[in-house]
Amino acid sequence: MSLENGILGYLSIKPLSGYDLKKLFNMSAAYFWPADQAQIYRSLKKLVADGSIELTEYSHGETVNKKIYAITAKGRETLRDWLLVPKRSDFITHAPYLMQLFLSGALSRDEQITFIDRQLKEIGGLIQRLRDNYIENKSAFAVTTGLSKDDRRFEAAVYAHRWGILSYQTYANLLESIKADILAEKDDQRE
Amino acid sequence: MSLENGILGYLSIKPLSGYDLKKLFNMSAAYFWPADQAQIYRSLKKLVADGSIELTEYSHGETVNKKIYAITAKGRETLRDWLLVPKRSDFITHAPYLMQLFLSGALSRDEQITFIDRQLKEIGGLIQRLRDNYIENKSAFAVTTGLSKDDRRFEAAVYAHRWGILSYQTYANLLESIKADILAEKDDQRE
DNA sequence: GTAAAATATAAGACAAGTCATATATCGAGG
DNA sequence: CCTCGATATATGACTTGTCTTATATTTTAC
Repeated sequence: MSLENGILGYLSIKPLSGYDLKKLFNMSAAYFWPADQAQIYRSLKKLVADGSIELTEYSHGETVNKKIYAITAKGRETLRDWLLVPKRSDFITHAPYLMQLFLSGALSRDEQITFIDRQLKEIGGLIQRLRDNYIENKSAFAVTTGLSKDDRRFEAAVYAHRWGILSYQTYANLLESIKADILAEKDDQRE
Repeated sequence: MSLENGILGYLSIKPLSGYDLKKLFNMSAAYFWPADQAQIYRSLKKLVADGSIELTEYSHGETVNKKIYAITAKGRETLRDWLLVPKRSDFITHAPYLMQLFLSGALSRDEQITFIDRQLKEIGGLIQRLRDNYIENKSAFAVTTGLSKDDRRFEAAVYAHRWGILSYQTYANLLESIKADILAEKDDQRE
């Protein structure tokens, strides 16, 4: 359901091809919504079928067929409804890393510390990645979408990016405090 | 893949039935891993097939068949590997609420404020729920699992719960600051 | 000039998760 | 006594998402 809504969102900026959409998802939404290429094309098909988008076919130099899709009035309506009617399920995600934290007590104390260190390392890499891409992706995003930096649609994208860094950072801090707790307990037992 | 790992995690505490597992998921993991009843039973079947768990069938009063499953050595190994070898994909979740924030710039300024207020309201409800269940679920969890409060497995469950409240709270704070930004911009334009 | 990388779309097979429905027992309340 | 809610398991149909492979062109680098 939601990949389709995401596609409608991008197409509300300007008409795009499946390939363009894949690039945009990768550069701006990959950390909270990985988009599979095969599914993008299948979603486009479905959206055309229900009248939310329509095709404007370009035959680029008579050989490469690049299919550009544009959002319809109906599609805009669907998108608007999705944005303005939040559902509880929109906030409940499948988070393996949390299930792992939840179950980490099944490990020995030392292994649990190893587990936390490994999660911290992984998160560090993710934060670094988001930071590195901060400037770079933003301009690529601006170029591909044609949005100016002070466009509210651009700013909204920046907010989401900011949350990515903040939430990973906050989680890393929590892990550090849990680690300290566990180490403190260990010391207690030794005394 | 991950529901199976979650099931292995619960079964590493003690042998349980599909019904028990459903209750445990609901009371302790629902906000980060909603478990569908049908899928629990299908996962159990699969786990038995690959030798990660085994059945100990009880015929309660000759009529109600309650199937209790226990984790095997192989299952414990699988669980341990999953916990100790974190993958990048474990940290990348499908988050509709973030996609919505990302795309919210497509709305008019007033509608975007409405959108933020509605997300805030929804999150307020979720935080309240987590807080309410804090004591209540913990004891239900302790009773069902038979874990004592100072068991590390119990403590790990509490950490995950704590993160739920903290992350929702942090996100709500971010939304408030975004809202303030948007309102400030609006004022700028009026001057 | 040619090999590799990027552009561009698509189908097949499968895994994972959701929703609805079916079945059957048991205990509690009216 | 009988309905309702809880206990308990299971199947079917479906949606969503992933992974692999195929095809064909164009641009870039050596």
